[in-house]
Amino acid sequence: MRTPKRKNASMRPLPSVVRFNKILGQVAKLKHYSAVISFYNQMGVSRIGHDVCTLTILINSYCHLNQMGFSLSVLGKFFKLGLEPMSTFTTLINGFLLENRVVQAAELFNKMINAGNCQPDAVTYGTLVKGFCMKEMMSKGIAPDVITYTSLIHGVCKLGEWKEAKRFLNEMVSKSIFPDVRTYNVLVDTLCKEGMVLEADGVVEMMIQRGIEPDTVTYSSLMDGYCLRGEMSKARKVFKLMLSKGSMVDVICYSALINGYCKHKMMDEAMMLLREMTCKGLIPNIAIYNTLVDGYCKVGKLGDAQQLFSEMQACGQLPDVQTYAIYWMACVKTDKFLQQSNCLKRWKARRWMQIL
DNA sequence: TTAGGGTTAG
Repeated sequence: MRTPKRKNASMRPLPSVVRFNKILGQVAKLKHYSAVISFYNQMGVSRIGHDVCTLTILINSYCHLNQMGFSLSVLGKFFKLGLEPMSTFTTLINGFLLENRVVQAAELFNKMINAGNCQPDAVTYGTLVKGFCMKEMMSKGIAPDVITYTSLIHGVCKLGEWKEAKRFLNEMVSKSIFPDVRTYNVLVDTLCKEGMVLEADGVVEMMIQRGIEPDTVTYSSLMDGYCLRGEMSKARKVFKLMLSKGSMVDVICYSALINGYCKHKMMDEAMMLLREMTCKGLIPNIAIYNTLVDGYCKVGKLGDAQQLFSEMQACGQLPDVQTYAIYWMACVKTDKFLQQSNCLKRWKARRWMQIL
């Protein structure tokens, strides 16, 4: 008797474009933009087909990778296929703004208005709200939402206009637009950077009372705030709290703590955290290594700095200009300068060999 | 019934 053949993956029914877009959209939301592009290329457009959504997700991914050239070439496909770009213009405006190309963003915005068939909406204005004002948006009868207000609050906080931030906060609530965790994160982070960690803690409590759970960003900002004041035990307490709440821990969380310990010359604790994050599968970046090398140099432990220097290379993390600068400065400050400079030359030579 | 805008380090 013949056994029924198993269907080959290529013979199975292909997903619909909508289903494919949903998957692609989720990958983009996780900020895996390169994966979106390779996924798109691999799936073979001719087999599934693509629509306005697919191409917009693709353009958005190129925008976030600072590859506006590719974004614009995908836009060409719209015209070739006779598709209406619609919201895609907003994506492109955002792409230009991400590259600080404000003139091109404004030009595209004007083209959008003149084109007639793709008028700007709340998302377009939300994208431009950092550079422009809400006045025009209101005059056109387009209501701002929580994202628009969060952008505005972030903008005024950066300018140190605390009163203005409060005014926007009250204004949004009066319009029944309620702040969410990201809005509060802007406030928490600003307070922490201003050294007002207790006030930031108060905002977190108020968050919690209103049924909003703090997230990784909230805890990272708080930890950074305590680290800045040298209150490492409190920073550590926040870290324990976020772990107990099951909040996702990322490279930035560890970076905040490691930075804190290094700045306060607690190198053993900093190194333990480096080991811990590696065990969790989090890959320390060059900035974390530089912080640690700097920490060791500042406490005069050049040998440990040297060891870390080798270790980072063994892990595939190549030292950058800053790493060399940190080590160089430390060598200059010690009487071991001449002896160490030979080592430095050797490292530099090896680095060039790796590049070449 | 799928796409575009807001927050954290160095």
